[in-house]
Amino acid sequence: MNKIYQIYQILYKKYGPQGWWPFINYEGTNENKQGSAQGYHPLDYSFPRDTDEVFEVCIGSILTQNTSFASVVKSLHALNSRAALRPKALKEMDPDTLKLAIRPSGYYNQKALYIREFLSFFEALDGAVPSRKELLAVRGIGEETADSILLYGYNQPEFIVDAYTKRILLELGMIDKKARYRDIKMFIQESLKKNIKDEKELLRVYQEYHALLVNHAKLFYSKKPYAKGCFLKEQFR
DNA sequence: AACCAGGACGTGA
DNA sequence: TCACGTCATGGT
Repeated sequence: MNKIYQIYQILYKKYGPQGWWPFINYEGTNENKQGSAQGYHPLDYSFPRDTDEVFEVCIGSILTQNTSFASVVKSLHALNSRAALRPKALKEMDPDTLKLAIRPSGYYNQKALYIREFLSFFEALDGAVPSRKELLAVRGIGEETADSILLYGYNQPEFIVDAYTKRILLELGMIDKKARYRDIKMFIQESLKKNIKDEKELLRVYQEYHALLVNHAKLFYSKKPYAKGCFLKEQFR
């Protein structure tokens, strides 16, 4: 068993199933979940349950760029209260109203543009699963956002590498500080593939692992100096 | 009152 | 490719 998989086991045992992605209209979703051991919809992998929920993951993924998810939830509720958390309705919303609704998430001018660009792309898909390459061609969708959409919106086995992931692995001495997104992603994916042969299981691990890393990072890697009290670091260095 | 948050993009070396 | 500035609100 390699280190990457060991860390997963430890985090899962510690925090339990996280049940990402959070959906604002799902009763089990705890919006105030913050570094807790409580998941959003733990062990329920039936998500997203319809096209609107796929869309919600996409919009949420764009809005959460360099922004806390608590702020994103406000924006999603603002859209939802206007019945605009659906492609058709959102497309009919005028730009200024959209900006106002997503204002809590910051960068509202950019993100409003990104969302409008994504809308056209999403409608053209007509229910099909987008390729990673296609997603990356959409303005405002970079590697992390693309992987977020694919992993949680379309149940595709694409591991998400975010700032927390880099920070934790760097602190544990497992990656170089100059490591690129691709490098880290492949390192993690290849490590997990060596231990997990079942594709369905691999997908769930990708989904849970990223959620676990975020949860863990919120507890030990938010404020500098990082890793104070981190039990992973005590065990792996 | 700085500092950070579940990044992406444009620009000039 | 790479380093850096810009985008912005809200919580601690």
